[in-house]
Amino acid sequence: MDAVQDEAAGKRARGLDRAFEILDFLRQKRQALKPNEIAAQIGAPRSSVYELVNLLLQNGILEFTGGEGRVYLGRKLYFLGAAYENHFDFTRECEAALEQLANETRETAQFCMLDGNRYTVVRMREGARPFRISTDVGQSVPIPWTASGRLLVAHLSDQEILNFIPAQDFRLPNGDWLDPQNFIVEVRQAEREGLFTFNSIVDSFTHCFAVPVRGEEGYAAATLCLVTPRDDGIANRDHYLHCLKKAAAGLEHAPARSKRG
Amino acid sequence: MDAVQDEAAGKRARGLDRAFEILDFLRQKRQALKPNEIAAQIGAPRSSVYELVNLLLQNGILEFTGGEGRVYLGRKLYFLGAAYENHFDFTRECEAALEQLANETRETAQFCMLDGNRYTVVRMREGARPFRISTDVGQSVPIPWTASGRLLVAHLSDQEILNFIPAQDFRLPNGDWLDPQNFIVEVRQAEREGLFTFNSIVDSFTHCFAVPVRGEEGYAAATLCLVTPRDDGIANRDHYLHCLKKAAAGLEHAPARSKRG
DNA sequence: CATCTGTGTCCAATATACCGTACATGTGAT
DNA sequence: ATCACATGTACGGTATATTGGACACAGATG
Repeated sequence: MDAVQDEAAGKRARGLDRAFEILDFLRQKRQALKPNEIAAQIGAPRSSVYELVNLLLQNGILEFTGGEGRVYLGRKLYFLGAAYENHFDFTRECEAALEQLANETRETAQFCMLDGNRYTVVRMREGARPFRISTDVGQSVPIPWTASGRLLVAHLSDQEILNFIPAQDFRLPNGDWLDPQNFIVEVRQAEREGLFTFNSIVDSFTHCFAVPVRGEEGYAAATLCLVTPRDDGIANRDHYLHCLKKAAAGLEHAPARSKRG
Repeated sequence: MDAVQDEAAGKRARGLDRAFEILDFLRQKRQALKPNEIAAQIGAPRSSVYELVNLLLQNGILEFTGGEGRVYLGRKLYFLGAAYENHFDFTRECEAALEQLANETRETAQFCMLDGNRYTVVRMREGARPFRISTDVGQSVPIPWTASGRLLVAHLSDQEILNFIPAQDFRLPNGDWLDPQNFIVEVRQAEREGLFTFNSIVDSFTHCFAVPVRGEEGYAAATLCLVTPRDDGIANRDHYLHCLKKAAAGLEHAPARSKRG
């Protein structure tokens, strides 16, 4: 990632990067793990991981939980995250927008952002459908897999996009290869139209709608999305896009704005 | 602060500790600062702070905001905090408990925890009072200043308590000195009775009620509190304590329990 | 003009953080 | 008993992270 600059083999890693690699890994796994397991799965020296884990435990960044010496993200991270959320106070308005979308469309509505060089669902309202069609909140997903991804990188140049997205993220879950040049074309199209919709490429039965929520810098700081069954999505396309744009307009001042002026 | 183990002068600080010192400092300040200012105010070498800030920026732990090169807590921290909150899923039940307390008492209700070796208000419902009597959410406060503090350290031995709480935290905001031995007596009393109430020692017009929320380890993982005008508090003492205990009982299984079992 | 403060960058010295390796333990399989 | 493996601890060598100080610049102040 960011963290993994793996220039070449045989380099010593910086403690700080290793530490956040551990934290990110635990977040991805969403469960407590033993230091040993962490070391094995992220491919880091065991002694280093033990040392870092102990340091992080002392600072409250990690906590023992789940027994057997397993550790998970700690309370301090919750406090820091709450401070961020309080400063860039998008949560309240975001929930309102999702609520509104849910009422108007009865479909699954999501608020999405970049997490480093991947995509993540920050908040979600499940639709009224009897079956559940959605990614989990907080999971990082390759940018090219998502409709929102086309919008979230649109402020970068072609070359920057290719540098930014890890090469292996162009491989789809079914093993197919997505041509990066094709992706770029879609990015530019999404940029021009201010929206992107497609039949999901990670499953075979949903249609996805995404519109940008522009921050103060003028480009997409986040997206609002709908994930719908294919027939419903295509049948209600105009209505859904109208709802999304209206909801996004209501948010357009919120992200990256301080609560206390 | 917590992180500062300052054994003696003249020691090199570990990057990780320094980094989290920076993060904690920004959280306390609740505003974006320039690296230079951070270095000056936490008493760290400028060159170190610049290097660390740049590293943290690259990882998304810090973000530029506020212009002029100022930095504040970053989006990644929000994601990590959200993962913590999702794992130890106390938020929903916590809000319900505060809601209930607010309805029953019309007073300011708080959910509080330890943040390292200090006390912090995690969530709060303002009371119906025309005036506002409360600490800000997310600020760290010396443990001895608060009613909850008596409960949150009760699982420690006398000596552990004295080691745990920074000596200067026994000095009250008005300059008075709180005798640690006296504090210990109150801790043991609170432990026996399963509650603590007093006229606030940080102002002259409120009365505070605190009851423990016990985690799976059996000791106070958090507290529920009411902050009331003195007359009202004393007049409604029994009623308020009853409400608090009921609300705490409703939470007692929640903290430190995994959502996905 | 000179001077001072606030800001950011660059650099070399050395204290030490990272890591490989060995050791100690427990558990389960053969 | 012997092996294999998972887990945690201990320790020394060396690559390097941390740090003080030099440098550059801009704005304010006198």
